Amino acid sequence: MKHTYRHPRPALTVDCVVFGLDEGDLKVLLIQRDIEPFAGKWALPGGFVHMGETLEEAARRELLEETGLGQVYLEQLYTFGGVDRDPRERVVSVAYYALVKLDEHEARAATDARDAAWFPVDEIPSLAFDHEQILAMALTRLKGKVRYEPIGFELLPPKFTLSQLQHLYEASLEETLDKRNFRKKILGMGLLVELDEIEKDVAHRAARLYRFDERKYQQLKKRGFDFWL
Amino acid sequence: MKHTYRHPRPALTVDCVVFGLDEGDLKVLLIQRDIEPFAGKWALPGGFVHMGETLEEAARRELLEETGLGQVYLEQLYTFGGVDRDPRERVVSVAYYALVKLDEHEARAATDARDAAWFPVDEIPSLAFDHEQILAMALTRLKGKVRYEPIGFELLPPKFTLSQLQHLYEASLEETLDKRNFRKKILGMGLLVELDEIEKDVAHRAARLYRFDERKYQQLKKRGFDFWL
DNA sequence: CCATAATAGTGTTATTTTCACACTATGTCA
DNA sequence: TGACATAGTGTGAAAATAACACTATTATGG
Repeated sequence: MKHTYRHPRPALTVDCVVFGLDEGDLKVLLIQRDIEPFAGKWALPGGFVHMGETLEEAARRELLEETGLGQVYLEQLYTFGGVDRDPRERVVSVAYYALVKLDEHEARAATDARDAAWFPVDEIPSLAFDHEQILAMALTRLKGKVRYEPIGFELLPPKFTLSQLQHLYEASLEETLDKRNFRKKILGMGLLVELDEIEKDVAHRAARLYRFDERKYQQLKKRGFDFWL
Repeated sequence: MKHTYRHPRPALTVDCVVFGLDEGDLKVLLIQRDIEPFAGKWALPGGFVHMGETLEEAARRELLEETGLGQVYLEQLYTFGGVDRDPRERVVSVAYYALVKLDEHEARAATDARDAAWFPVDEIPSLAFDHEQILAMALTRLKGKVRYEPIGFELLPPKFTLSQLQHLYEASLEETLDKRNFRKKILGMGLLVELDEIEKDVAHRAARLYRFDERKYQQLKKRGFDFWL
């Protein structure tokens, strides 16, 4: 099937930077390319935008197709329009970043046909296209965003301990936090619900489990609530 | 000239939200469309991305062509990819927002062939396409950004009074600020240089003029300086 | 030339927020 | 039952923020 236009057009793609948390380590999901250009190189999951879908729909579809991930937190990052991003032809790419609960999805990504793997953010291999630049921007954005919006919860399982949450923040922000101050602040915001449940199968005192109160967060947000750290 | 591709492609455009400050009022530059669709309606300046230019280059070119504005602060805002944004065909638009020193440019925009005009942000007419949505997002972004990066100076002339600066912040943030606290804070950051010059032609006590110390800001930014309000 | 109008400029104090800091509690495992 | 691993808990000092009102300077008009 052919499609003809009066003026030349760039191709339009989406790319996704998928963050996951693995035992306190922040990781990124990459895919090994099986075709040229950059065959064999690692790259961000992504692909062409279809005519009938929005950009976000395209990102979700690619994520599902290439990694088996559905139902993730997804947000637009930036649009990369360098003239020579792709050696074949002009390609403009709308980048998204996703936050996923890694433990829920690890199995699926591994069994997919494509070669997908999680890399710690400080051990990223050389990437195809300008994907290193995209990844760098996603990290910067995550670090900035995590401070003033409670998106970090998207990386945790539904029930989590305060230590897990603290480790998540420490990993995202790349700084250590004081345990008592952290707990005071985070509980003081009133967005966590203390559950009648504790950790299991740990070789030490079990920690209390909490969940994020999405409903309360939405209420507070409407009233212009200021979330901070 | 015809251009044929194996798969259909959306058209790619850029749109610009241009902010200017007029006597303490925050205004936006709009263009009256002279062709269908939406002929006669007001719209954001913008147009198609050419093959040899980056997205930012396209935005600057359109800005120059349609409004005579060059040398402006320009930053990517968001990419709008709704399937039915444009009634003719699928068009994806990368939106930018610009900050300009209105007094330096007012004349030029007015003399341009196209019908361009500045509108106060609280008196925006109904706009073409999804431009109202784009404008709303730009305003939100400006409000957020102005708090933690000194971009506001882009809206002022090179020499300005502290009152002008305060009015700018009040207009962007849509809240009033305490004069003494504002001055303390802003001077305490050490990014302003006091000039040996005062206002002229005002019917009251003349205020001292200041300029923004761009060099110092760059230095501080490198060291991870935290600008706030 | 004096009164008025308009905006510039200036410090202190109370309140709130942030930061630094160390010990006890509870469970597992050898 | 002792060692170890992590959970959980409060106080005080320091810094940042917020609230608040008067005097100074210049142009204008009567």
